[in-house]
Amino acid sequence: MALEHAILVSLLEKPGSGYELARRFERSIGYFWTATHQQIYRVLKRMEGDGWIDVREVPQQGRPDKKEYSVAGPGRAALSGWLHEPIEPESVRHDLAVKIRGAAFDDPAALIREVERHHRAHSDRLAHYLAGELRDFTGPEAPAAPGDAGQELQHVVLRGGIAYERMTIAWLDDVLATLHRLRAGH
Amino acid sequence: MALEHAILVSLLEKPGSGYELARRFERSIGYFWTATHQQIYRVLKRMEGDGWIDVREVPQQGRPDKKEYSVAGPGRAALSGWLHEPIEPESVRHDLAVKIRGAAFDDPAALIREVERHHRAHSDRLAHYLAGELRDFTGPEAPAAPGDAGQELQHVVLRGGIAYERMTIAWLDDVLATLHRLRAGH
DNA sequence: TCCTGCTATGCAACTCGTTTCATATACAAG
DNA sequence: CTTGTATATGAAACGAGTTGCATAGCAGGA
Repeated sequence: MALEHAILVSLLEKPGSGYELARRFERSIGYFWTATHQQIYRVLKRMEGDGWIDVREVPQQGRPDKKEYSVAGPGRAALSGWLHEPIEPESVRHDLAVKIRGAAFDDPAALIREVERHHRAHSDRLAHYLAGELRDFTGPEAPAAPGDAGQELQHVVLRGGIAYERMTIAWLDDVLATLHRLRAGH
Repeated sequence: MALEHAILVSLLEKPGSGYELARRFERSIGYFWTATHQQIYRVLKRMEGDGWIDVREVPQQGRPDKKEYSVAGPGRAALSGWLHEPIEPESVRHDLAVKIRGAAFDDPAALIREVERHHRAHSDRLAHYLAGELRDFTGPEAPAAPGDAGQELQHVVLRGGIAYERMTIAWLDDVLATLHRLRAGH
């Protein structure tokens, strides 16, 4: 399980409540690791029980109070331990690839709309990444200190996301061309 | 759940036993959808109970007998139904990306070996894909009929795998350069 | 003969993750 | 003053996936 580690990283970058973490997992970190608020609250409970994180009740005005979590010593140690362990290169799950191979036994042309939908979704995500890169790293407002390890590492992860989306979009173009070719040659 | 659909596709491409499916999920299909033999046997049982697939006891010599499964009418209909349903663009889980961001709170240089390991794994997989492409699609032994939808679709999925590995390798080069730069600038 | 290894199938227990439902505060729009 | 939306937390049930264990046929080698 790496959700706890993803949460530790996020809390180290900035302490926050379960709710705030859930929002971060919809953006930023969430592009590389997904989680629902349910999972997050449950894991936060466990980590608190294990002494990995500290809680602080924060009264708020204009909205319900929250519990702000921050990483404690044992949590930092656990993260460090995990960082030094080797992990297996990820096992992928591409529904769409299964669908494409399955289309050989159905109507390939029926997939065109679906593939176009994915194409749009990935284009949107790419645009979102590029906007974030301009805002946080390469734009005029970006911090001018290039020596900050955290900045550099967040940027290289973001560049990975950008490369992934570009590759995927190019591949979906290839898929669409193939589907159209199959339809033309029926 | 798409495991049942991945199994249906694989059985349509070629009927086989649970054991054979498990092996296919270590190669071929497995590059786009992973599954252990446990899961496969369990799902096969359920699908058989639901009448999606037929079983045939196949006596073998020199090895234990096996049960060969093939897709039945209802299974084909279920697959077709799934193919026409829209699916959400996949949610990714990149342990390595989490590790890289986490390295900001530890020693970034300690990640170099890990990243190099992943680099090798992806290079191996790329070489494997390219060999498969040469064997099955672009080599002199490849079937000369380019009109076969199944062939075309398997090839475009494989091209996706190749593009993914190339992109990942290039990104890991970027990551390594970044880690070395951070170490140099201590 | 025993041990190793590959083929072949499966149960049981557990962990991880999703879905559904429930609760409460607060502000804004109608 | 009701409805909708955003913040904030959580229980309970279910489904998906992993890990460990068990069994058994058959082959080849020490």
